[in-house]
Amino acid sequence: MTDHRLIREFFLGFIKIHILYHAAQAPVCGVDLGEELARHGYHVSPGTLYPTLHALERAGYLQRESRTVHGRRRKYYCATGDGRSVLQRARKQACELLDEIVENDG
Amino acid sequence: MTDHRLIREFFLGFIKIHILYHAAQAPVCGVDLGEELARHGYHVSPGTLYPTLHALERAGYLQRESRTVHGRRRKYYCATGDGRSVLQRARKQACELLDEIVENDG
DNA sequence: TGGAATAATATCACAAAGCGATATCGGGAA
DNA sequence: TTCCCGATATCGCTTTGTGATATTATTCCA
Repeated sequence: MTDHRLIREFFLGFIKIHILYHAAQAPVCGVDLGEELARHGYHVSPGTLYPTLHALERAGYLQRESRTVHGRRRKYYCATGDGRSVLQRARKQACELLDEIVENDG
Repeated sequence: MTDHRLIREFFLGFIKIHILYHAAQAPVCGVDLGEELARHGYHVSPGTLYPTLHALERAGYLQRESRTVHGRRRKYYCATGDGRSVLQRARKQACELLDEIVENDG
Protein backbone atom coordinates (compact mmCIF):
# COMPACT_ATOMS: atom_id res chain seq x y z
CA MET A 1 0.00 0.00 0.00
CA THR A 2 1.34 3.41 -0.89
CA ASP A 3 1.45 6.17 1.69
CA HIS A 4 -0.88 8.17 -0.47
CA ARG A 5 -3.54 5.51 -0.36
CA LEU A 6 -3.28 4.93 3.36
CA ILE A 7 -3.54 8.63 4.10
CA ARG A 8 -6.59 8.86 1.88
CA GLU A 9 -8.25 6.13 3.95
CA PHE A 10 -8.02 8.40 6.95
CA PHE A 11 -10.23 10.92 5.22
CA LEU A 12 -12.74 8.90 3.23
CA GLY A 13 -15.16 9.20 6.11
CA PHE A 14 -14.60 12.96 6.17
CA ILE A 15 -15.62 13.07 2.52
CA LYS A 16 -18.87 11.25 3.22
CA ILE A 17 -19.68 13.51 6.12
CA HIS A 18 -19.03 16.51 3.87
CA ILE A 19 -21.45 15.13 1.30
CA LEU A 20 -24.13 14.63 3.91
CA TYR A 21 -23.53 18.12 5.22
CA HIS A 22 -23.88 19.81 1.86
CA ALA A 23 -26.97 17.80 1.04
CA ALA A 24 -28.43 18.96 4.33
CA GLN A 25 -27.81 22.62 3.46
CA ALA A 26 -29.29 22.56 -0.04
CA PRO A 27 -29.94 20.04 -2.80
CA VAL A 28 -26.70 19.23 -4.59
CA CYS A 29 -25.79 17.21 -7.66
CA GLY A 30 -22.74 15.10 -8.37
CA VAL A 31 -20.69 17.69 -10.24
CA ASP A 32 -21.37 20.33 -7.61
CA LEU A 33 -20.14 18.00 -4.92
CA GLY A 34 -17.05 17.07 -6.89
CA GLU A 35 -16.10 20.73 -7.21
CA GLU A 36 -16.97 21.58 -3.63
CA LEU A 37 -14.91 18.69 -2.27
CA ALA A 38 -12.00 19.67 -4.49
CA ARG A 39 -12.10 23.15 -2.95
CA HIS A 40 -11.57 21.45 0.41
CA GLY A 41 -8.65 19.47 -0.95
CA TYR A 42 -10.52 16.19 -1.40
CA HIS A 43 -10.15 14.92 -4.94
CA VAL A 44 -12.89 12.43 -5.64
CA SER A 45 -13.21 10.74 -9.01
CA PRO A 46 -16.62 9.91 -10.49
CA GLY A 47 -15.99 6.23 -9.81
CA THR A 48 -15.98 7.05 -6.11
CA LEU A 49 -18.47 9.88 -5.97
CA TYR A 50 -21.44 8.36 -7.75
CA PRO A 51 -21.39 4.96 -6.06
CA THR A 52 -21.13 6.81 -2.74
CA LEU A 53 -24.21 8.87 -3.55
CA HIS A 54 -26.08 5.71 -4.53
CA ALA A 55 -25.09 3.99 -1.29
CA LEU A 56 -26.22 6.98 0.78
CA GLU A 57 -29.49 7.01 -1.10
CA ARG A 58 -30.03 3.26 -0.64
CA ALA A 59 -29.37 3.67 3.06
CA GLY A 60 -32.10 6.30 3.21
CA TYR A 61 -29.82 9.22 4.07
CA LEU A 62 -30.25 11.05 0.78
CA GLN A 63 -33.27 11.60 -1.40
CA ARG A 64 -32.83 11.97 -5.14
CA GLU A 65 -34.69 14.27 -7.51
CA SER A 66 -34.08 14.67 -11.25
CA ARG A 67 -33.93 18.16 -12.64
CA THR A 68 -33.04 19.65 -16.00
CA VAL A 69 -30.71 22.59 -15.62
CA HIS A 70 -29.43 24.50 -18.68
CA GLY A 71 -30.61 21.63 -20.77
CA ARG A 72 -28.60 19.14 -18.72
CA ARG A 73 -30.15 16.35 -16.76
CA ARG A 74 -28.95 16.33 -13.18
CA LYS A 75 -29.74 14.33 -10.08
CA TYR A 76 -30.10 16.48 -7.03
CA TYR A 77 -29.65 14.98 -3.60
CA CYS A 78 -31.07 16.27 -0.35
CA ALA A 79 -30.48 14.88 3.14
CA THR A 80 -33.44 13.05 4.68
CA GLY A 81 -34.39 13.10 8.33
CA ASP A 82 -32.32 9.98 8.89
CA GLY A 83 -29.46 11.58 7.02
CA ARG A 84 -29.63 14.61 9.29
CA SER A 85 -29.54 12.45 12.41
CA VAL A 86 -26.53 10.61 11.13
CA LEU A 87 -24.88 13.92 10.34
CA GLN A 88 -25.61 15.10 13.86
CA ARG A 89 -24.00 11.98 15.22
CA ALA A 90 -20.99 12.49 12.96
CA ARG A 91 -20.63 16.03 14.30
CA LYS A 92 -20.63 14.72 17.83
CA GLN A 93 -18.05 12.03 17.17
CA ALA A 94 -15.84 14.37 15.19
CA CYS A 95 -15.92 16.78 18.14
CA GLU A 96 -14.95 14.04 20.54
CA LEU A 97 -12.12 12.95 18.27
CA LEU A 98 -10.76 16.47 18.09
CA ASP A 99 -11.16 17.06 21.81
CA GLU A 100 -8.99 14.09 22.44
CA ILE A 101 -6.27 14.37 19.82
CA VAL A 102 -5.79 18.11 20.15
CA GLU A 103 -5.23 18.24 23.88
CA ASN A 104 -1.65 17.10 23.52
CA ASP A 105 -0.41 18.54 20.28
CA GLY A 106 2.64 16.34 19.98
CA MET B 1 -25.53 -2.41 2.82
CA THR B 2 -26.93 -2.10 6.31
CA ASP B 3 -27.19 1.28 7.97
CA HIS B 4 -24.85 0.05 10.64
CA ARG B 5 -22.17 -0.75 8.15
CA LEU B 6 -22.49 2.54 6.30
CA ILE B 7 -22.31 4.54 9.50
CA ARG B 8 -19.23 2.62 10.53
CA GLU B 9 -17.56 3.63 7.27
CA PHE B 10 -17.85 7.25 8.34
CA PHE B 11 -15.68 6.55 11.33
CA LEU B 12 -13.08 4.04 10.16
CA GLY B 13 -10.72 6.90 9.51
CA PHE B 14 -11.37 8.26 13.00
CA ILE B 15 -10.31 4.90 14.39
CA LYS B 16 -7.00 5.03 12.52
CA ILE B 17 -6.35 8.57 13.65
CA HIS B 18 -7.04 7.48 17.23
CA ILE B 19 -4.54 4.66 16.88
CA LEU B 20 -1.90 7.03 15.58
CA TYR B 21 -2.65 9.45 18.38
CA HIS B 22 -2.29 6.88 21.15
CA ALA B 23 0.89 5.51 19.61
CA ALA B 24 2.25 9.06 19.61
CA GLN B 25 1.52 9.47 23.34
CA ALA B 26 3.06 6.20 24.53
CA PRO B 27 3.86 2.76 23.13
CA VAL B 28 0.67 0.71 22.92
CA CYS B 29 -0.12 -2.89 22.08
CA GLY B 30 -3.09 -4.37 20.26
CA VAL B 31 -5.19 -5.28 23.27
CA ASP B 32 -4.64 -1.89 24.86
CA LEU B 33 -5.85 -0.20 21.71
CA GLY B 34 -8.88 -2.46 21.44
CA GLU B 35 -9.94 -1.51 24.95
CA GLU B 36 -9.16 2.16 24.52
CA LEU B 37 -11.14 2.37 21.29
CA ALA B 38 -14.04 0.54 22.91
CA ARG B 39 -14.07 3.20 25.63
CA HIS B 40 -14.63 5.74 22.87
CA GLY B 41 -17.46 3.69 21.41
CA TYR B 42 -15.47 2.16 18.56
CA HIS B 43 -15.71 -1.60 18.59
CA VAL B 44 -12.89 -3.05 16.55
CA SER B 45 -12.44 -6.78 16.10
CA PRO B 46 -8.98 -8.35 15.94
CA GLY B 47 -9.52 -9.01 12.24
CA THR B 48 -9.62 -5.26 11.72
CA LEU B 49 -7.23 -4.07 14.40
CA TYR B 50 -4.16 -6.17 13.68
CA PRO B 51 -4.15 -5.78 9.91
CA THR B 52 -4.52 -2.03 10.48
CA LEU B 53 -1.49 -1.99 12.77
CA HIS B 54 0.50 -3.94 10.21
CA ALA B 55 -0.50 -1.52 7.45
CA LEU B 56 0.48 1.49 9.54
CA GLU B 57 3.79 -0.16 10.31
CA ARG B 58 4.44 -1.02 6.64
CA ALA B 59 3.69 2.57 5.72
CA GLY B 60 6.33 3.71 8.20
CA TYR B 61 3.94 5.46 10.60
CA LEU B 62 4.39 3.02 13.46
CA GLN B 63 7.43 1.26 14.82
CA ARG B 64 7.06 -2.13 16.46
CA GLU B 65 8.87 -3.50 19.46
CA SER B 66 8.33 -6.89 21.14
CA ARG B 67 8.07 -6.99 24.90
CA THR B 68 7.20 -9.64 27.45
CA VAL B 69 4.76 -8.35 30.06
CA HIS B 70 3.53 -10.55 32.89
CA GLY B 71 4.83 -13.51 30.98
CA ARG B 72 2.86 -12.55 27.87
CA ARG B 73 4.43 -11.61 24.60
CA ARG B 74 3.16 -8.31 23.25
CA LYS B 75 3.95 -6.07 20.30
CA TYR B 76 4.20 -2.44 21.26
CA TYR B 77 3.74 0.25 18.65
CA CYS B 78 5.07 3.77 18.77
CA ALA B 79 4.47 6.56 16.23
CA THR B 80 7.45 7.45 14.05
CA GLY B 81 8.33 10.92 12.84
CA ASP B 82 6.34 10.31 9.67
CA GLY B 83 3.46 9.03 11.77
CA ARG B 84 3.49 12.21 13.80
CA SER B 85 3.42 14.39 10.69
CA VAL B 86 0.47 12.47 9.34
CA LEU B 87 -1.26 12.83 12.68
CA GLN B 88 -0.65 16.55 12.56
CA ARG B 89 -2.19 16.70 9.14
CA ALA B 90 -5.17 14.68 10.33
CA ARG B 91 -5.65 17.15 13.17
CA LYS B 92 -5.69 20.01 10.72
CA GLN B 93 -8.17 18.37 8.39
CA ALA B 94 -10.43 17.28 11.21
CA CYS B 95 -10.47 20.88 12.46
CA GLU B 96 -11.41 22.15 9.02
CA LEU B 97 -14.16 19.56 8.74
CA LEU B 98 -15.62 20.59 12.07
CA ASP B 99 -15.31 24.28 11.34
CA GLU B 100 -17.43 23.78 8.30
CA ILE B 101 -20.09 21.34 9.41
CA VAL B 102 -20.68 22.92 12.80
CA GLU B 103 -21.30 26.46 11.65
CA ASN B 104 -24.83 25.62 10.60
CA ASP B 105 -26.04 23.02 13.05
CA GLY B 106 -29.01 21.85 10.97
C1' DT C 1 -32.28 17.74 -40.03
C1' DG C 2 -27.99 14.89 -39.27
C1' DG C 3 -24.44 14.16 -36.31
C1' DA C 4 -20.45 15.73 -33.70
C1' DA C 5 -19.59 17.67 -29.31
C1' DT C 6 -20.49 18.19 -24.61
C1' DA C 7 -22.27 17.57 -19.88
C1' DA C 8 -23.72 14.63 -16.36
C1' DT C 9 -24.24 10.33 -14.61
C1' DA C 10 -23.50 5.33 -14.51
C1' DT C 11 -20.92 1.18 -14.66
C1' DC C 12 -16.86 -2.19 -15.20
C1' DA C 13 -12.88 -4.63 -13.62
C1' DC C 14 -9.46 -5.05 -10.70
C1' DA C 15 -7.07 -4.18 -6.38
C1' DA C 16 -7.58 -3.49 -1.62
C1' DA C 17 -9.94 -3.21 2.95
C1' DG C 18 -13.24 -4.86 6.70
C1' DC C 19 -14.22 -8.41 9.64
C1' DG C 20 -15.97 -12.68 12.09
C1' DA C 21 -14.06 -16.96 12.71
C1' DT C 22 -10.29 -19.62 13.29
C1' DA C 23 -5.45 -20.65 13.82
C1' DT C 24 -0.93 -19.88 15.73
C1' DC C 25 2.55 -18.62 18.94
C1' DG C 26 4.94 -18.41 23.30
C1' DG C 27 5.41 -18.46 28.20
C1' DG C 28 3.59 -20.49 32.92
C1' DA C 29 1.81 -23.89 35.70
C1' DA C 30 1.55 -28.57 37.16
C1' DT D 1 6.54 -32.58 28.66
C1' DT D 2 1.77 -31.29 28.29
C1' DC D 3 -2.01 -28.35 28.71
C1' DC D 4 -3.79 -23.79 29.10
C1' DC D 5 -4.35 -19.11 28.02
C1' DG D 6 -3.36 -14.32 26.63
C1' DA D 7 -1.97 -12.03 22.56
C1' DT D 8 -1.31 -11.82 17.91
C1' DA D 9 -1.89 -13.46 13.17
C1' DT D 10 -4.32 -15.08 9.24
C1' DC D 11 -8.27 -16.98 6.20
C1' DG D 12 -12.20 -16.44 3.34
C1' DC D 13 -15.73 -13.96 1.98
C1' DT D 14 -18.06 -9.68 1.20
C1' DT D 15 -17.78 -4.95 0.21
C1' DT D 16 -15.49 -0.69 -1.12
C1' DG D 17 -12.30 2.49 -3.87
C1' DT D 18 -11.08 3.94 -8.26
C1' DG D 19 -9.47 5.08 -13.03
C1' DA D 20 -11.19 4.10 -17.27
C1' DT D 21 -14.89 3.62 -20.06
C1' DA D 22 -19.74 3.61 -21.37
C1' DT D 23 -24.31 5.60 -21.47
C1' DT D 24 -27.77 9.10 -21.76
C1' DA D 25 -29.51 13.38 -23.20
C1' DT D 26 -29.15 17.88 -24.93
C1' DT D 27 -27.03 21.74 -27.81
C1' DC D 28 -24.82 23.60 -31.75
C1' DC D 29 -23.94 24.23 -36.42
C1' DA D 30 -23.20 23.12 -41.29
